[in-house]
Amino acid sequence: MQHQSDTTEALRATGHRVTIQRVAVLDAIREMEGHVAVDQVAAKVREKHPQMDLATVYRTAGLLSRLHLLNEVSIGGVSHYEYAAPGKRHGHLVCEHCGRTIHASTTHLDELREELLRDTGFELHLEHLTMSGLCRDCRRDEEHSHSGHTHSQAQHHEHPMESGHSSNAGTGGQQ
Amino acid sequence: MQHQSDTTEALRATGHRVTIQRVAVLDAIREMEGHVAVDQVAAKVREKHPQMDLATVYRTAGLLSRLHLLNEVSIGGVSHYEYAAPGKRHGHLVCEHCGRTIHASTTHLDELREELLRDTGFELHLEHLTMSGLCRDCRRDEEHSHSGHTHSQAQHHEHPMESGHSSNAGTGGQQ
DNA sequence: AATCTTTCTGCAAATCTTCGCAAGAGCGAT
DNA sequence: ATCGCTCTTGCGAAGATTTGCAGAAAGATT
Repeated sequence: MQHQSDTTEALRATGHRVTIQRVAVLDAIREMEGHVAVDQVAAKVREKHPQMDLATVYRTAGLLSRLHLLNEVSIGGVSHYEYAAPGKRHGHLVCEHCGRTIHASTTHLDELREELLRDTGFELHLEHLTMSGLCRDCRRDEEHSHSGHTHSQAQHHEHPMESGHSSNAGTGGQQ
Repeated sequence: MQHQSDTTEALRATGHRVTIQRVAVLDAIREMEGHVAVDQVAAKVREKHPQMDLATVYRTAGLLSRLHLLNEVSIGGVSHYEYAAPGKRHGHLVCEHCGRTIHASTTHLDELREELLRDTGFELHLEHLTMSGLCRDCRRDEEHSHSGHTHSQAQHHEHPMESGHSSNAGTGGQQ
């Protein structure tokens, strides 16, 4: 494995310094599967570097994301990161109902990207793209509960968002 | 104008109560142009209802957005809302560089939406879709400045994000 | 109009994320 | 190995947004 050297290289090439924090954050995220929330990353990193500050993890993950070493995914308004395995680009579809995240091949997206570029001059950044909607399962559920009748109550249409296999642990807060 | 009755109706139809706060928030946003940040909405609303709480504006805008009376746009991580004029659907393209927001016709997006639905079962919610990237102007700039190297530091990419005509005022906080 | 039930709002506290600043750490030159 | 110039980090504090709770208000009923 040459991860380390990749990281080092990518940092140097962009004029950034190679620090233990940066290497550690990337390592931690690579070791964890899927999309992980920032505080999970911090916890993991602190196993080896107990004094690492949360703000540093935020800054570092943001930087690594800009360097395309990580992908950023916003799930329910909370930032998550995943290792940006080279050659495995994909868009993220987050279900508003259950919070599960689905990967979309970029085939669809590349097309969109080109159309936008041609028609509006806007260069879409696919790496940061997270789209929300309803996954297949939740769509079915919605249809059922929608079968007629004056909705009695308000907000209710939200299960406590989980069910996924995505990553989320017991951090507690979501909208 | 029948806005009021529309609002009232939409709320009632979904089992929500019609409150001055809700009507006021929608009115305020309709009176302001483009996408406005939550605290701007609050300020506007308070002209007539001084005791209105910021949390209420957040909750209300969120609700109205779920009812499709408003569109939510996240600009630089900060929530903005715009009046969802019926029949004028569009996607949002936010420039990472200058913060300007461009409207994308849904033609491109509808296509994507159908493909995703067909291939993955995921129903994309276009109303909430905000995509980031580089606008035409900033793309040009980037190309120029790329002649050099040694990016100074992490965060502060370049301009402090503004230049738009979008809405942003002097609220003070951006990411 | 008075009453009752349930939803909303205002307030304060909690979360998530960013920012300013002084101390600490890279890395190139000595 | 040391020095110096910047970039980074840690820490505290500020921003942005959400949440829990108790009192206030909406809508149904009488």
